[in-house]
Amino acid sequence: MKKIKIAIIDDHDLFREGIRLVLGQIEDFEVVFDTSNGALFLEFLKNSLPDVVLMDINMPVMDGVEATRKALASYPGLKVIALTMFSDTTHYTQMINAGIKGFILKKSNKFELQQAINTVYSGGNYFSQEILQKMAFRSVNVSSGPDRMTQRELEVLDLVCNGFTSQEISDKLFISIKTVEVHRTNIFHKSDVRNVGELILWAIKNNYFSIE
Amino acid sequence: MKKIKIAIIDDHDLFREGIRLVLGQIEDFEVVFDTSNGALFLEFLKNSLPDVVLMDINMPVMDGVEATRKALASYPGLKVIALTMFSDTTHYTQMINAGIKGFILKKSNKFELQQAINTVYSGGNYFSQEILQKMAFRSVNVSSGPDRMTQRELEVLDLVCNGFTSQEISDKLFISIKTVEVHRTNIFHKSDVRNVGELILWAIKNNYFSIE
DNA sequence: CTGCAAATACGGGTTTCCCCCGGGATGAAT
DNA sequence: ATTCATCCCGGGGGAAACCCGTATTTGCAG
Repeated sequence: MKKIKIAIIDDHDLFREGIRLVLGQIEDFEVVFDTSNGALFLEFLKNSLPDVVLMDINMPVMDGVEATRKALASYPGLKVIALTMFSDTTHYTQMINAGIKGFILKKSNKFELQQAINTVYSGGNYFSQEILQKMAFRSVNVSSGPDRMTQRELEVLDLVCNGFTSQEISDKLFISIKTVEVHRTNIFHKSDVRNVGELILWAIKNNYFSIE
Repeated sequence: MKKIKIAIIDDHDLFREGIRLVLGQIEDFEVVFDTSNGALFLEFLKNSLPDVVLMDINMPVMDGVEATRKALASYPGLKVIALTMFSDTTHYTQMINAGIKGFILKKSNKFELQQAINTVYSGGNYFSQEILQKMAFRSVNVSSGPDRMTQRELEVLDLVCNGFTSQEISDKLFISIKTVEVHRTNIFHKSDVRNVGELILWAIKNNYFSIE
């Protein structure tokens, strides 16, 4: 019987190694390679083509969504499962558009992981219950799709999340403080929060921002 | 040769299982049990006594520091290594007082983990380089020890981190908004930050607060 | 070309934050 | 009994945040 070839992309060494061993325990699975970021992943693909890829979304150098998009451009048959810390409710359309076939949380257990891999390998989609609920709740609550952040807004969002004031941001970006405030306001409306505290929580949960 | 008996306490199933397998690979190590929170850990101790405990600090039900304190009260020979996501610079005195012998980050690799376990098992202490640097930097920078948060301040801190305004906090705690502002100011001074954004980052990095 | 989205900028207004100052009440410790 | 920490409450003020507009430039897609 042919084993399912799996690749793991995650920047946490211990976690990656752990997952590798967890999957190695399972008969039908074989981890062909693992690496710590999206750019290295694309290099590995040239030599070895896995059936299923477990992809962390939030990573340095190149994030999971971009890596998935680029990988699928060259290897359309690749099946990618996002493996994240939080249930990201705003990026899921981007992810699905990028070609992600499954989405599970890091706090799930190995049985769910196993099921996700098998399902996706067989041509299906797998989304964990918690994420499905949030997606459903979202589509009921918000009739329109999630507002996409502008490039500039993403810059400002990152600086706000890092604790910079509007004045400091205006100095860094060489724009008027008024402009910064406009971006702030737009960001707040798009993310449906009221203050910086809620914004940071939202940004972390939705992979717009991460500590360190 | 007698193996080193290890216990793993962490609320993330996949990570815990991964670590278990990583350690299982190493000849001298034997994982005797793993569990998802401090309270269950104390129950397990009654039946099986490990040599070294890998303890996540931030956990539901009972956090790692409290679990360590209680465990050492009954079993003074126990050696506990803290295994956290961030390099917590404010709790390290508490941790050392609680009896923690080592402190490493989740993003470290298995070799460092192995070394930490061996060192601590042999009666030594192990602190990862990154944490040592922060501790040194801190002791140079701040002559006085880290200011301890009051119980009330911890409550306010949690609410601030959850994105509540001072008015909302005053409503929740049935105190004047002026009192809330006093607490805020004291919290800001104790944590040496300037605004809510920096405060949340600080709180997360120092395990005063965590998402979800 | 034209329409639209994005980025830039400004003004004026309200609210919240953040800091300074002060005082009073409690309870524990010495 | 005095000291100390903690919690509570208040005034006042400046800075920043936040909300409401309008308006110009740029660039891209239809």
